[in-house]
Amino acid sequence: MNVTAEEIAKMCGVSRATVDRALKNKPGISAQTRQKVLDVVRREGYRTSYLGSSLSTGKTHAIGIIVFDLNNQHFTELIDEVENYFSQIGYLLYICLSHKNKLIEEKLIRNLMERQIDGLILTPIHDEATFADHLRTLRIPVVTTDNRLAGLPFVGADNALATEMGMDAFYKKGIRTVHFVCPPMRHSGQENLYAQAERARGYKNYLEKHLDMRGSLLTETDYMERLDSLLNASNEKTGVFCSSDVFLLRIRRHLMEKGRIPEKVCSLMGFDGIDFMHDLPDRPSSVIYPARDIGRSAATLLDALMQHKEVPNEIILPCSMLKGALQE
Amino acid sequence: MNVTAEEIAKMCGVSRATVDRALKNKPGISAQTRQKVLDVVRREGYRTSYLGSSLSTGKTHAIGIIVFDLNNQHFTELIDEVENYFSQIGYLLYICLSHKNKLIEEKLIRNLMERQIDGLILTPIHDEATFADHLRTLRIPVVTTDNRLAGLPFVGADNALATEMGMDAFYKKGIRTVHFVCPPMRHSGQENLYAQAERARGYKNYLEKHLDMRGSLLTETDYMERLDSLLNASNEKTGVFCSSDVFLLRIRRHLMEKGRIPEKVCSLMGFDGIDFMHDLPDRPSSVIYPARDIGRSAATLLDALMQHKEVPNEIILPCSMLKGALQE
DNA sequence: GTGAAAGCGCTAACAC
DNA sequence: GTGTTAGCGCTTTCAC
Repeated sequence: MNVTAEEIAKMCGVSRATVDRALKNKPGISAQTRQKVLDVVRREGYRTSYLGSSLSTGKTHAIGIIVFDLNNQHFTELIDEVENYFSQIGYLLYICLSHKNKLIEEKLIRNLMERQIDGLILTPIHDEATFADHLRTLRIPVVTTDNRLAGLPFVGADNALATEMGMDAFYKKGIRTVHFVCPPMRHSGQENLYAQAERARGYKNYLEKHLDMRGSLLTETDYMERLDSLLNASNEKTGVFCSSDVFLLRIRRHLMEKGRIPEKVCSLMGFDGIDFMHDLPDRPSSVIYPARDIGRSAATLLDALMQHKEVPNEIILPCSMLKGALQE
Repeated sequence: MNVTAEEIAKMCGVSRATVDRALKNKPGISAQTRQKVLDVVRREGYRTSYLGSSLSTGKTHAIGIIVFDLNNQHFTELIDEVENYFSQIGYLLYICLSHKNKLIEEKLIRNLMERQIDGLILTPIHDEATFADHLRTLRIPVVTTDNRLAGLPFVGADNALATEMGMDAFYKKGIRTVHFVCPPMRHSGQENLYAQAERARGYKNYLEKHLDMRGSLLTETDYMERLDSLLNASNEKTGVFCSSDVFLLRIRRHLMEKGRIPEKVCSLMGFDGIDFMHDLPDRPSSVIYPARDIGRSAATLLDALMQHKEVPNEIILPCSMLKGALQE
């Protein structure tokens, strides 16, 4: 920056400590001296440097947040809320993207720690217990979002329940065949798929509870081909439930070309709640994933942890529904 | 963090400086000592702290980026590219949102400067020359994007030309009435509207060059009512060109309810290039604003400036077209 | 009321 | 080859 507190002291003919008393409104200084110091501070445009104070106090008033990327509305809304919360209390955010790469995730955490961040919000891609242990050794609070990690503070949504809720909408409409498209599941064992796995679990749960329901869980990369053959093999009205609106849009494009909506596929449902769905003439439904609520809760939780408050270790938020043609 | 270089030195029975030589691969140290130090460094999990080194060198390897918000795909793509560029060279980003508020913009800049960032990328909302002067006094490179600010390094798109290109698409289709919807222009004089103003200028230019073309520039908040009355007053096929895809979607919803597409309004065009335009049956066209190119160029330019390289002060990038039904 | 001094973890110049 | 030292700008303790 520009001028230092040392220089201000010289200009005022007082000591460094006195300048500090004036700046921090500390006792032990006469009203007159304080005024003089503050005048010079204003005139010189002095601003206290974080580097010095951080080095001295160990606090940086900066927090880190690591998400997969920014191509997903989920993460931008989450970040938006976190930014909003922390900017109010003078914190700045280091926003980092792991691109679902474990090595990058590790590197970013190291880099953030070198900068002495006060807290970390993380959507983990690692899922090993050793990684959770590693995070615990960091000596700063870490809040995980979306993907749970063994025992760490966590904020997420009730994905399984939400999926059952979605399935119920198909059921109520009399649809008895629903396929669930969840390509990320193919990375099972390689990365943290907690949220996705919960969705798949909700789907299976529902099928188990409703024996007159059937369908397949599609986890392959070429889910489109698989879906095609499933649709060709039957003449029943079929629902397609997607673990993300992204897949929904892709599938919809593909099926539209073949004229299969609404002919055979009677309804599509996504998972995210992109409101643009309602601009489409067939108005697909979508589970609304509460990204903003998660962001706000994660920020609040992290803040509480940084203040060593006693707080719940996990917050599970409900999903809602963007109701489409299916629900009418 | 944990262990300091001082402690490593003690453990190895060498001096602080020797540890430094080992860590930085500097000459003046025997291979043996280096190895011993590095072993201890690894064993203790030592990591150099940025606070100390930043305080000493004045460099933080952190850059700031201030945009309006994250609700706009334009900004998330821009940030994505900047993040990608800087993370490769070990820099971290402070990402800040001004919410189009001049006071917040000022506050964020102050906060960032207190943290000694090495450079700043800014989509300014201020437009006063005094503000530009202020930025120049910061002693770190500042690159502005989208909205130009008197003489500062700038990366943006050729909005005027792109608008003329869009108008041309209507013209070629034989449409002679095109309204341009640009509500942000109502804030003229209060905030930096460079990009929007350029679009409006392109529109007016086109009308001046093509005397058989006509239409109105809609800048009011209640542009919907105004548009309604314009459409009601004529029976001509009319085009509606929107300065953002957001307005396009709103207008489209409104007109759909009245059954006016494609009856009277024969074509809508937006400005952003949100790719799900093509999921809509009427496939609106959209000017593609090159957010990623802008981000990449801004990062490159800032990096060059931080290295005191000689570089062009302004980079103007071309827009392209998401071609819709209009162009067929 | 005010000032002096040590320390936070690092870099860089210089001495041995 | 290796060690010493003086900062960087701040906070905090203690003495006057």
